[in-house]
Amino acid sequence: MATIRLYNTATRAKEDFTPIDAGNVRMYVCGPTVYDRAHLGNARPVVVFDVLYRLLRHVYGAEHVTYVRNFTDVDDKINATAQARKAAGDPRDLEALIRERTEETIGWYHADMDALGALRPTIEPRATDYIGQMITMIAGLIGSGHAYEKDGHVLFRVRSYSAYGALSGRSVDDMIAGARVEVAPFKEDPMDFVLWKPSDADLPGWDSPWGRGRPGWHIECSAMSHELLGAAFDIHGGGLDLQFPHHENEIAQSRCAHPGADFAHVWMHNEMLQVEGKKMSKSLGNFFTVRDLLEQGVPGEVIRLVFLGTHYGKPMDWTAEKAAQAEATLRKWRGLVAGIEPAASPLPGVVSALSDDLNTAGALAELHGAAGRGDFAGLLASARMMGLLAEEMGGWVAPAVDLSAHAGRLANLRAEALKQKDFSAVDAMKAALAAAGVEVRMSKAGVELLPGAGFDAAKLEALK
RNA sequence: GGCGAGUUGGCGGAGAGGUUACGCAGCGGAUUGCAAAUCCGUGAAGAUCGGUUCGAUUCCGAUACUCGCCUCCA
Repeated sequence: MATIRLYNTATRAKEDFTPIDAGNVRMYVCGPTVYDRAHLGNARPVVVFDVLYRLLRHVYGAEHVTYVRNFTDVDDKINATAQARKAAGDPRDLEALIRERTEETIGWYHADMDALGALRPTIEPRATDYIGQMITMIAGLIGSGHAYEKDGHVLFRVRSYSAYGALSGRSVDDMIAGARVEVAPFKEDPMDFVLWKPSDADLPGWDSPWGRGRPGWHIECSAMSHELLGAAFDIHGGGLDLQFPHHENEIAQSRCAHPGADFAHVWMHNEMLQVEGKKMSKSLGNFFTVRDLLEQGVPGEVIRLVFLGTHYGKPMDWTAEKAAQAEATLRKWRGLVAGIEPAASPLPGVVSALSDDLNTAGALAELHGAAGRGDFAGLLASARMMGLLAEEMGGWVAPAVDLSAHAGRLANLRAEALKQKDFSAVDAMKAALAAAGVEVRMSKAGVELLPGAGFDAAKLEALK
């Protein structure tokens, strides 16, 4: 069995991975807040942890891995959208409007992430289905002195957990010095964070011992991971921006609520995504969603390959140049494996590269090697392990168009041209085809037309 | 201000204390009416300054620069 090594943020070291129970390897990844379409940055952890999920399934068996990724469906941005729809005259009540918004967003998310070739997690819990568990956990924290109620709020007493800050390498005193924490009259200490907050009539709320209210952001992951994976589990992942405060707060809550267990063993964080060298932001005009890219004709498989080209622990720059290269690579590989049956198992070099802290770039080099030496069955099996070259993802390669009429006409023109030694008509048609995004291949064997990246059927019509 | 990450050939991007990463682009050749595609071959690197070492791009330190988090944004 391959030894998987993973970089653990908590220990700042690459460690051999040893599951608590090899019969049920458990991983929790922080999922999206479902208030709008997922942007490209949201897709990175999805792809990163999808690769890890596939690797774990390969090593421990598909039936022996449990992957939980939540949907955060209680959030002020969701509330704002629902309130806006209500203000616009929608007669339904707020709960129905919120439900509608989260349902449609989850549907989008699934569609977009499916397009990237990401497997669905084993369980995708919604925060609103675990309010009861959150209340239980909060009540327990109050009971043990780690939390307190004030003015309808319940706050976590950060000073009560001495190891607070260990994950992100900062001390509570340093953070106070930064003075970027919210000071509020209901807080004993400015570092304390909200477990429960009151809801007025315009906001969704649930009854609790502290009045009608809603949970703070961090408690949901603690409650759901405990309910679904237990007090201790193997891997907890998410974007690096979640390391602090979200994951720090999760650790504090969970360890204080379940003192006997040590919560997540391995913490993994993917670095952030950039676009053409800059952080993606609406003000820079380089903000876009996965759906935007798909609609522009960038296939999900291409996005995935671009992501896999950079180690997850490094910042990744999304560029049009990379997308073009990835597309060319996939076209080549898909051509090579057409009609080939995948090997029974992926190449050992690919598995060992992935086992080395998800060295996806190294694994891709192995794929290039297999392609170069003609091991197409190995290439296909290995690529599929990485979520590439799947049959259902290949529709983009060859748009469903019949170019045989054009091919025949070009062949005739060419045959005539060879006799007459005048190729002007052939070259003109070739240029027109190229302008329509069709790749022209002529050889002694005949004429072959392949619709390529910028294929445009409308321009082809002009040829007739 | 606090914490952290990074700096590799034209571009992207890995591993390894001493032996070719790999891909794309380039260059040379084969092939082609010309191309494309394909095949063969090939040049090119390790931010700066020190240190450890027989030997460092790879370990240690400093400097410069870039970037991220500290704002319920993955």
